[in-house]
Amino acid sequence: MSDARRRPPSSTDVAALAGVSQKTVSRVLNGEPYVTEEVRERVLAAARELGYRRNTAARALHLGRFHRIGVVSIGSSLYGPSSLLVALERQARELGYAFAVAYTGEGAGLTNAVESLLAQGVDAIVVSDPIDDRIDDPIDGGQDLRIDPDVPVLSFRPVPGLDGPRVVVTGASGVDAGRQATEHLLGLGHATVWHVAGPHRWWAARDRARGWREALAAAGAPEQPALEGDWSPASGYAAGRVLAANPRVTAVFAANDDMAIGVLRALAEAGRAVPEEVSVVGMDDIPAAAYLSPPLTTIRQDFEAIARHGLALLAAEIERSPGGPALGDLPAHLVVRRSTAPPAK
Amino acid sequence: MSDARRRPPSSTDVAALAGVSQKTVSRVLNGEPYVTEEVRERVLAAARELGYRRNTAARALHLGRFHRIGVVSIGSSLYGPSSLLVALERQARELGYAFAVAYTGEGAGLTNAVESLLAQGVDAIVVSDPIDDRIDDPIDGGQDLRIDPDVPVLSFRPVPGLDGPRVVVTGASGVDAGRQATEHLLGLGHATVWHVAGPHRWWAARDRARGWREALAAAGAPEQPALEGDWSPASGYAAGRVLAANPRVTAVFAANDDMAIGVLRALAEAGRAVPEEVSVVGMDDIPAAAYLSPPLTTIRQDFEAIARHGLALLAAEIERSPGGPALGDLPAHLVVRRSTAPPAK
DNA sequence: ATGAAAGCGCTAACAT
DNA sequence: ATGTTAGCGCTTTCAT
Repeated sequence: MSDARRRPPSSTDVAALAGVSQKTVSRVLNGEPYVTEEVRERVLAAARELGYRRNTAARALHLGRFHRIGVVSIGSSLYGPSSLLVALERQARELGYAFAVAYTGEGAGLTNAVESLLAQGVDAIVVSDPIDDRIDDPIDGGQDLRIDPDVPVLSFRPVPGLDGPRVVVTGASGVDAGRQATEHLLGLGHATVWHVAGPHRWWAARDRARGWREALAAAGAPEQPALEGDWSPASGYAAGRVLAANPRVTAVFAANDDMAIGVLRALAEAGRAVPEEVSVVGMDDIPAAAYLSPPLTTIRQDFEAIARHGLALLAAEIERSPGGPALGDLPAHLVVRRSTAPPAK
Repeated sequence: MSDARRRPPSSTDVAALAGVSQKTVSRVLNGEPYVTEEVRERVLAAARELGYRRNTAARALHLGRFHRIGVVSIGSSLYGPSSLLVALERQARELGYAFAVAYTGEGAGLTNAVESLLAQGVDAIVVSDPIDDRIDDPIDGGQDLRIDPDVPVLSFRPVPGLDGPRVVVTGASGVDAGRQATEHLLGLGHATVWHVAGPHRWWAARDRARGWREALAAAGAPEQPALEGDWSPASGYAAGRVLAANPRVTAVFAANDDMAIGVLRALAEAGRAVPEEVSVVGMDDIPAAAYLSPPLTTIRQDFEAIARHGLALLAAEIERSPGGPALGDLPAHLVVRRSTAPPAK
């Protein structure tokens, strides 16, 4: 009976079935005025019967807008980036935007990811966890990120090399987080705080380290060279072994929880009790943080708020409407658990 | 000087600048034959000069294809789903497809996510971590998932209620993983194995539990009722307290590493040594697994292989080309660490 | 309150 | 080897 139709139904098909003009169908679908209630019903019924779905390609072609936001994220399952991605998607959908993702990593750099987003058509781009691409190229120090200046871009901290009239910056850089973690440890009475940093290429890692450094300076505490990890527990473990071997180390701030886990393990193996001998603070508040041995004191960010705030500004920029001022950093929250305590007397 | 052009350059603009017809531009851009090398150069130069980018909306409108794959994923930063997502994106890009994501969760069910994908225009849909929507609705037991039968759908295990001529199923259900974990413990000499399952609504959780049950049955080991968690360390901890209180428990298989972390903690608090008194196996091999106390024996899946295999089949279905047969489950791999040992004599 | 016609940027037939 | 024409499905003037 029913032959497999090759082409999905168009608004013309709906119009024919409803016995009206194609334009009237368009009116109904877009909720424009000047349509009789009776006609509107008839059109909607026809659309439902045919399983009609608006062709976004045609719509986008005409409007020159895609109603899609593209996100460049880091190709990994790290807790922070993943959580932010989820929050961004929810927010985008809420604002009526479709959501496209391009990951970086494994040779596919930022420029590549942006290019693939632009190629598919997006109204704006979010750069989620920028790394410093410019130190990639040993020859000329790499090159700046070139994004079509006509496409609005959102990032959560200023990205050197990423510039333009339609670049909007807001959110949570991590400086505040680094500062809070360090102040917490200093406040407990530790003479200074050691830092296991994220990879230097990540701006987020630099920000957290900067917060740490600023807090030390403000308190007049001696600054130690940071140990650099790669966000992984393995790298935290390596750093932890170094720290465990140094009897003067009593307080450590790891730039994420995963590395903190590695530090905890190294400390345990070296027989250095946490928090009795050494205090440890992580960052992210991964679900497992509360169930480690000991439960980890850490810093938590409100990704929902960050996404909401950022996309609201981005949407305003897309519409070229005023759009409130970009707030500075959204605050991070310290979650105190059992891995921190005053230093042994 | 340069006035802000509102409309991005079209192939007509390129043609004008290069002094050729618009069709010739199209030819060059699509690598079609019958273009002089000299003309080709001229066109490419013009395109570069104008910063021309092909308008995908127009292209999609004409072709009736979007060259985009949509993925429905679970709105969380759980390690498994996140890793699969990353792998799927890489694969999709490799195959020349743009990548759209819609998350489920928080009221936005599977149907909703699929709808939003279809609305934006995708050539196919991947259902990444399906849950049983049908028990959502207490009235009529929920309803089947309705997906336009003309859009190919890929899932990694059969999804009841999701049916149609263009549904392709392949990958790794988790049955094999559950079986391997259980056999490992049984092989060490444990009389039986307890199970901390994922939420029953997740098909993945049911599969892992089934593998566990099958392995027990095959070995003639007594089956215990599974304790159900929600993938979180907190839920694993709750289950772990129950298990720790039962002196007959000597071997536990947790359906993911996060829950295993909770179990480990509960055991530690109860003074039950791992692995001397109780062995624990997790699943996922999260990066932290090797750095827990003790390092966790777990099951690892090859998400890259799963994504590659699945998307290859999906691409074939999109092109309506034969496309090899759907293989069964891809094998999971046991990673033995220190959380498992033979039972105490 | 409704319809007709034009055009968005592209690709596919069909010339030349 | 290159150009002309038509048309994808939609929205937007402009008529009626």
